[in-house]
Amino acid sequence: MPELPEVETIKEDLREHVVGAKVERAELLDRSLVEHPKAGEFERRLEGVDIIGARRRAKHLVVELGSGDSLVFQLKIGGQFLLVPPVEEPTSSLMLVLHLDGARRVFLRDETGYTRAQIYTAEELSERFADLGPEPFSEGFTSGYLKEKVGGRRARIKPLLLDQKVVSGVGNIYVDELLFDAKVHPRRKANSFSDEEWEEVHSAISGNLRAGIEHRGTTFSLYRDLLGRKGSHQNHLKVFLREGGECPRCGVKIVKEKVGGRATFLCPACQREDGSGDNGQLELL
DNA sequence: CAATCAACCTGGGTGC
DNA sequence: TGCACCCAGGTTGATT
Repeated sequence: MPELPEVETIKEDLREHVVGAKVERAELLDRSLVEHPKAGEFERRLEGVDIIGARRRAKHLVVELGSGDSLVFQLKIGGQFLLVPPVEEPTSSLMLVLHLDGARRVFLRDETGYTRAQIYTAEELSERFADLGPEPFSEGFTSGYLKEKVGGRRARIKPLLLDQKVVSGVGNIYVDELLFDAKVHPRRKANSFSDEEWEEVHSAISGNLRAGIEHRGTTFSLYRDLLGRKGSHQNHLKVFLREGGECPRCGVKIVKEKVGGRATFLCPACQREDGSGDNGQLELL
């Protein structure tokens, strides 16, 4: 579930509510959370340390510790990070509880059990993130970068944009939305794009991610922010999960297909597989 | 390099 | 109600 906007929202919530607290005790309830477990080490490295910062890299949530370590979470599909009053304490699917000073607790729960966490030293962390592509809001992420990076490849655009080595933070919801905005079919080959189309794709990436952040994320079922609230971006989606609904641009029915093994929603009239249309190649020939 | 598939786990939704 | 089956916002690694 959590793509860039969702993780960004949780990170901001952590900054507001949790950064500055001390971890008194860590309770690891599901050992499968930790990627490379050594008996007791995970809990030990969290005990008594201050939480001095929170940040996001791609879809990773990074909790910075006073010890110099970083606690990194990959929430994957179903991970929830919850700071809630005791009365609303979640009881199922719990993987980790951080007992903070002031009797507060942060719960990590995940119905799917896919969430993974790991503690890294500064050096290990930069190694871990070494292969990630640029952040969509960084200076280096431009339409020129996209063209340079994948413009020569024969692969389809959707799987390329989901590849975290190309650009980090885009997931299955936002990629469908941004390709709709750019009027690009998800199956188009990257080497068929014009400069204008790279610009359209580039600006649609930032536009859609920004809107997602603005609306505090997309909640279909599992996603919650730190205080357990739903996001509202699901109310602004144009194609995702709207199979059979009308295209907001032209009124044609939205269809669902599989592209790169992933459920994919698109407008078959606005997003032509042959690339014809507003941004297409054919009219240039 | 490109495409497909299975795996990781669990719960929810659907259809019979 | 019960049950079998399919699906899931992510990522990785094997295979062809």
